[in-house]
Amino acid sequence: MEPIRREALVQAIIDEIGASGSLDVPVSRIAARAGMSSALAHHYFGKKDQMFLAAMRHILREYHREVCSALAEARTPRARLTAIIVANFAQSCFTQPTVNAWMFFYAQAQASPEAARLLRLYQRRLHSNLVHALRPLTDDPVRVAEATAATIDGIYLRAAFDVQHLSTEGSEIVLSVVDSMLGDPK
Amino acid sequence: MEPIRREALVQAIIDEIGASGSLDVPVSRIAARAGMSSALAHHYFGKKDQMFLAAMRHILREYHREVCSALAEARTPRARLTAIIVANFAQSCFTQPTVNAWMFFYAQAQASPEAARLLRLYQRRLHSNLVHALRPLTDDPVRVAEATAATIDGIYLRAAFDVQHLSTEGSEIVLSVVDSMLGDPK
DNA sequence: TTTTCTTGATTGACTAATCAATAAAGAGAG
DNA sequence: CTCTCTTTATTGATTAGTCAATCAAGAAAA
Repeated sequence: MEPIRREALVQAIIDEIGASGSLDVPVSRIAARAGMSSALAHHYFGKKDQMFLAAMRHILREYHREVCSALAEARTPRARLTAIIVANFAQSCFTQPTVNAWMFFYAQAQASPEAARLLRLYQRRLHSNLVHALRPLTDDPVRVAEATAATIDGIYLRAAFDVQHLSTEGSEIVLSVVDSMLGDPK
Repeated sequence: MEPIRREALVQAIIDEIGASGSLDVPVSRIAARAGMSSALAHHYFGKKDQMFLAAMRHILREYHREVCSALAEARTPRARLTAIIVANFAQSCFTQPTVNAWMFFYAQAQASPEAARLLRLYQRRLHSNLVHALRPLTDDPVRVAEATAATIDGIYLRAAFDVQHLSTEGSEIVLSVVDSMLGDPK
């Protein structure tokens, strides 16, 4: 029973953040969306912030799966690079509730050490994936990786607000930036 | 008296966000930091969210001044470009409390139309400044401007968490990315 | 019968916002 | 200059509402 309840609650909190656009959602409303009482939610998660952290872990796990499966099929360094970037803009990472949760995650990571730890985990993974893919492609992979990671996050951030305003798909913009950095003018 | 109190409160809310790392700061604590009662804070600002919006307007105004004064001295398109980017990483835009406030601003902008309006204002200004500077430098200024803006926000975002981890100054990274896009390999 | 689930009800704490009341500061009128 | 009168500034106390977290007790399952 426990795993079912936990998963339902995790999904409910993500949906609720998406629906209300805020983190200040009463536990009772989250629990109601998941079809249970607030007491039961507390029973399984203890403090409320654990619920949000569980939701972020879920989002990060999904993201990680997306990257891994994309990388598994990539044979060349260039293909790996493309795979990482495209995965960052995959459908599953780009739903309204997920993007909302990310914004609150950034805010939360400033006060909650646990959230900060999770965020650094994401950042380190992205960085190391990029460096690995870039090593055969440039003589300063760290620098290019940093710039690429920043561009990914920045595009994600902007897409979070005016999704249609970007003239191009997010991944295409990032890819063309990276191409420029690799001296391969578009 | 009113303008003095307002300014003190705006500064206090920014400092308090920086100190506590959270937006859930009681009005009473903000007021105390500004040396007055919570009732007085409400007297001048009405609802609490107006206080935060005033603080963001203050931060945005400061940022705008920074950009304008940098642009005023720039004579060439290239100098304008550099000025915009460097201004985004100016000391005054980069204090711990200011960066914290930005993170909450992003989160807030998802639920508060007023905050969203402010955020779009910032984004539009940055975009138009960049396009103007880039027009003589490339044949697709809009695309390059979008990528540049995203990279600025992305670097800012990352610097918000591990300030020392970046191998280089934020503005230098952005500049080298832009140089690449303009076909001027570093 | 013991363990796992489940909840209604309660507690306890916190806080935004308001209000009534006090102090201070000007602003003319004599 | 001094005495009202009005406006502005200021706060302590109160209100009213919210909500996280707990608990005791009941239902289900093993």
